[in-house]
Amino acid sequence: MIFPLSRAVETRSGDPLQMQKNLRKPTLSEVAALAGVSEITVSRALRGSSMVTADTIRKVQVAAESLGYLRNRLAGALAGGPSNQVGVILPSLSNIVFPDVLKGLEDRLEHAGFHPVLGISNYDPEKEEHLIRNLLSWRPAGLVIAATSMTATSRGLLAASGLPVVEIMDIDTPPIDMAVGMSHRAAGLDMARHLIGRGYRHLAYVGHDIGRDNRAMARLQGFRSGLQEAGLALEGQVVLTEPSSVALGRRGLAQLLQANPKQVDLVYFSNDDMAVGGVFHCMAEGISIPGQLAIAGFNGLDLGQSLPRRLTTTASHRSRIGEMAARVILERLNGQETVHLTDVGFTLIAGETA
Amino acid sequence: MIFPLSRAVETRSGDPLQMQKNLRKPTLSEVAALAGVSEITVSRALRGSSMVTADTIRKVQVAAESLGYLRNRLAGALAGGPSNQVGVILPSLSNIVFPDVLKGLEDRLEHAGFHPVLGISNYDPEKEEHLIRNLLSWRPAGLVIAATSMTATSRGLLAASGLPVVEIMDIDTPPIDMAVGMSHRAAGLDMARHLIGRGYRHLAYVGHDIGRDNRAMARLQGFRSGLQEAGLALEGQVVLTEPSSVALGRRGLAQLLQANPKQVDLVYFSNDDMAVGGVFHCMAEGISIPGQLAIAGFNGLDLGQSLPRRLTTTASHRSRIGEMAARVILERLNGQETVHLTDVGFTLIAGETA
DNA sequence: CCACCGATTGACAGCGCTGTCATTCAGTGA
DNA sequence: TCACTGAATGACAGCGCTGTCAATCGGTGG
Repeated sequence: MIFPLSRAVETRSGDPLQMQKNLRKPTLSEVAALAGVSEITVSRALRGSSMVTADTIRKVQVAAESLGYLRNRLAGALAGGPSNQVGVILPSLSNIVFPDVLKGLEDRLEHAGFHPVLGISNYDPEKEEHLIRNLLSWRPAGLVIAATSMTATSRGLLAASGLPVVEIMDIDTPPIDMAVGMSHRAAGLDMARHLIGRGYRHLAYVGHDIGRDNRAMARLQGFRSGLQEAGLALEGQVVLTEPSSVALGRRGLAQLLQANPKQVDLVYFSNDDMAVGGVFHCMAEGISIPGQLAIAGFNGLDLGQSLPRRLTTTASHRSRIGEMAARVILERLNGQETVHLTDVGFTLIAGETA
Repeated sequence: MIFPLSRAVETRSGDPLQMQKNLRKPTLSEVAALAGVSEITVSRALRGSSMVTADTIRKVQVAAESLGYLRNRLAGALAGGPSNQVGVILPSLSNIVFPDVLKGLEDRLEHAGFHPVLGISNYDPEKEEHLIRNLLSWRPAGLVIAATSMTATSRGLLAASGLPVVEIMDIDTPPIDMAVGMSHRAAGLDMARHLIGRGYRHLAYVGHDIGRDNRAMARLQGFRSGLQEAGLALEGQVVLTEPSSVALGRRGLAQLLQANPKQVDLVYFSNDDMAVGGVFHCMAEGISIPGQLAIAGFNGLDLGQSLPRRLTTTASHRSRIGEMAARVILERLNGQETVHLTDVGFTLIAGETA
């Protein structure tokens, strides 16, 4: 364990000078007075309304500039103007998956002048409900949620909000409003079929906290169905109740091989981080991949594709999910017809580890 | 390249029913009428004011519940109540570093009932300025920014805002208001000294887009100073103008070794992702680590510590930075005395790759 | 019995902006 | 010449809430 040191280098007291500045922010009416027009004209000019003369716009801009005027969106949104905030609830930020989604989402939102307001649920339905309530109380323009298993109240809140609501990541359950994602069940099934087609017959699974991550659970179910189709069953399984990580995957494989020596010829991991951990374990123990043991993951991370042998995995289109989520929200806000269910699909990567 | 497929499974038009619901959200006064008290009493009861009878609170809660009342923070904040939003500007989400920071930040903010409002600058000062203006216009309670090189206007906006502003990640330049981070220069210097102490004399560097990531730049400068102290200089250098990734590190090392065959005995990478790429390159090419070539990185990611041989690197305390940033903001908001500069330090990890 | 007190509750104004109507005014065709 | 038109601007009210001060009221000590 590594402990950080925190050191206070310099201190000061609660600066009254800055507080003062805070008190007197110029308002629309001050800009209006300076520009010699009415408040509403300033409002329109600054928002780029088409019914203000170029001349007036210039005057207003000069006045606003010279006063250091900064629009107050709080007042604007309250007065009936549009909000440009979008609530975003994610279960975690501990691996790159949700940041990827968030990146795609932020990118598209930003282009349209919107901002994500973030909440992390930690896979906790109670906290999720709490976050929904909180974010909704800011009257956002929409909500994006990578839900864990939502409470009835959560669903009710979202349905009653009347806002565009996008449930992201998986499309295996019918959405309240809209959904963007992929079928994790299908991804697991697809991988099972692929591996069986490659000749593997003694398959095992190493997973992370599956009780909370129901998408990993869905993949496992799909994988099992695939085995069943071929008259097979999992010959070993290690599920550790911790968040996924490379270290956990390494530990998990060690544990699996200790319990099931020899007979296993392939291990399906709950995701790429875990799988890379498995690869590292093999490297450290001199187990040849895929000769002695084959390995497959899920996500298609850069990491796995940069291994000495490219990881066999399923690419999920994460930033695409974020982008599409932003897109359907923006479409809805524009009054356009929107898609209820968007399947961004997945792509099997036949790498060199299985 | 892998292309996603997007498929519209179901469509519908811009639901007028939901719009309706949206129109009639119950307000304070409706709750007040139902509970038989005044608006302000409802307001106080719902906010947990101490000067409302337990009895009244119960009445109000029942009324609010039965109407499905949802507080409007927009109105509250406009009327002078506190905002619980904190603007957060980060340069990127493409590796785990900033998500780690964000995680620590969100966690602490959430405990205090605050939400981060996010903006990604993409290391672009113009966009950063734009984001500052936008986020400020929502009158947040504070702002956290992992700045790239800020424009004068950006600095002016922040200074004039009168808000608690925390510049995070590095403390190498004096902050506008508060800073939380570490000295990247010192980290580079520290690593150079460590490696020289271990006997390495022919050192090279492989880095990513250093023109934009000025923290990586600071580490390199520190590293160079360390070499200079010992009468040494970099014997090779590859800097690729792309965002860092495992794949890029792998490519970068290949390029370096092609240009400088043999003589180099250690490569310092701009971060762990890059360094792991370097390790993978060596594995693939049969170069022994650290015998033929030693490798060092920066960040102390789980990934590097799970390699067959633990990566030699410097652990940055990322989630700690987020936590401390939240902390100083909350302290300031509580009117407490705050620390101007918080150094969370770093920890050299003497791994097995150098 | 009365001025006084602390604990509750309420009336009121206004936060800063925008939607919804007027209003103004130069130009237009009959 | 005159009603009429469209473009530009403005007056007004109010979004939903909270800070500030005032009012109420049962209890208290002198």
